[in-house]
Amino acid sequence: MREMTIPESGSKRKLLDAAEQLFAEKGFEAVSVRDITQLAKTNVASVNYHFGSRDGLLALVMMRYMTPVTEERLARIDSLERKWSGKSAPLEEIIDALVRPLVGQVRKSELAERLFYKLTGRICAEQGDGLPPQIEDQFRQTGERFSRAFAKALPTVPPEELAWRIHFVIGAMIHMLTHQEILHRVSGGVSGAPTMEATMSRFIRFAAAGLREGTATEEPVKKGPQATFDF
Amino acid sequence: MREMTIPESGSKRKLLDAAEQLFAEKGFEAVSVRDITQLAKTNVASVNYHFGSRDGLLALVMMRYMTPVTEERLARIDSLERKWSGKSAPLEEIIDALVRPLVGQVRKSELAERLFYKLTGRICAEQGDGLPPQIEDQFRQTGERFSRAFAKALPTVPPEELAWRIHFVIGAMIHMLTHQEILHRVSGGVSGAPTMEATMSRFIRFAAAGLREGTATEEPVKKGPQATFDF
DNA sequence: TCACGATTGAATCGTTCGTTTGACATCGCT
DNA sequence: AGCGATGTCAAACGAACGATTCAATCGTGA
Repeated sequence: MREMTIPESGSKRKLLDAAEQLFAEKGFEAVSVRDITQLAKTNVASVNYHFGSRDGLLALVMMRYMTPVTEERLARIDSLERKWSGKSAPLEEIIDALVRPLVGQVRKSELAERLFYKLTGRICAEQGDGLPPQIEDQFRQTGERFSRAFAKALPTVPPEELAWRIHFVIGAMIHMLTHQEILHRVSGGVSGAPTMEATMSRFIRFAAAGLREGTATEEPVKKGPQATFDF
Repeated sequence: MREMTIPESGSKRKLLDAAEQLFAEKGFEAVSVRDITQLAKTNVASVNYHFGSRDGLLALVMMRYMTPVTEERLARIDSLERKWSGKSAPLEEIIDALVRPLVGQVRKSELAERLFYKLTGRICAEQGDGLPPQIEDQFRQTGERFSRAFAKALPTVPPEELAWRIHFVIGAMIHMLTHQEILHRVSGGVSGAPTMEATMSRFIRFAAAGLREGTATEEPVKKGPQATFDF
């Protein structure tokens, strides 16, 4: 007796692995099903057999990466709100809860580290065009939770202003993930290659400073409309 | 006697205009030469006749947008260095010199405002893949000048740290340009649609705060290696 | 062993892509 | 008028794309 009632062939996993590697390297549009099946050493028809279509495979690759990220993000923000019940959590911890799950999933993946970051960055950057509705739902959910947390941590920033600052933070985050190779040549530090932990720490300090710009002596403002970002 | 010795047909301009509009709307990869020639109301062969290839047209579209941006950026940083000879220019003015030319060229273009921003954002985001060497040269030149200016304005930030912060700023800038439609729904302000001037002002304050994070009481550091960004 | 669903394989479908061809039109010039 | 340069046009090229077909093969429970 197998543990799965649905027959699982090796091809399905091979295709997913090959696809995510190629998507990370060249982008979603630049990879054909023939590229994928060639790397996976399967037949061209296998993609359509296992996933229905190329888009079906693409959606599954995205889901396999973003779902645990979203879950960890929501779990961390839950944990923060429990820990700081009533009061607002420190800004740095909120940003940490937003970014760390993105880079924390790398160890659970067989993909090379830099490719993992590229892939997650590409997913976040896609946005609105051809994202699967499940991914969009995750982004919307994440966006609402973190927007509220940011608003609570920065009560003196007007909602409209805060929305733009969060927008800038997201842009910086995506760029950090997708284009790190630009800086990892230069940023060698004292001992070899810099860790992602160090980069993330830099990012959190940068984002926190930008988010709380000029909030030293102002008064709280009342609530306003809310935006959805591509987290 | 004509003013141009080289014959200029209307098709060439029509193709450039149609191409930049479609590239801005759908991205560089998603537009075919048939889409372009259909919008320009010319023959399919006209692209290859006037520009040699699709890539030739793409390169010219990019050049027509980025060259004046680069020139204005360098002129502004020149002007800043003359104005603050010896001393370092204020951080906000350096960022302004970096961003304002990007949005300042919009009035010289016949393209709709939001499409203009999208196009410039797309060019900046492309980076490394298929950018024409002239554009890469412009980015390298701009990067070197502004990196030096930032280093002068922030002498207490280690070069490696500064490189990462500039990296974050560039990411936020690209995201602001390419995905503003996300926020222009929410960010209505008191009187209708927000101006790009207001958005730019928000960005400059955000970027300045992030760049100078924690630089209140530190001492200057010596120079280090330098990075090239996709400005 | 047989039967049957799950999976694979080679071949091919129709479409779209960037590019090329060659005929034709238009212009300025001697 | 004649000529060459310049531009336009319909048609077609070969290549690559996602998807589909259908026969062959595999695995497993009856």
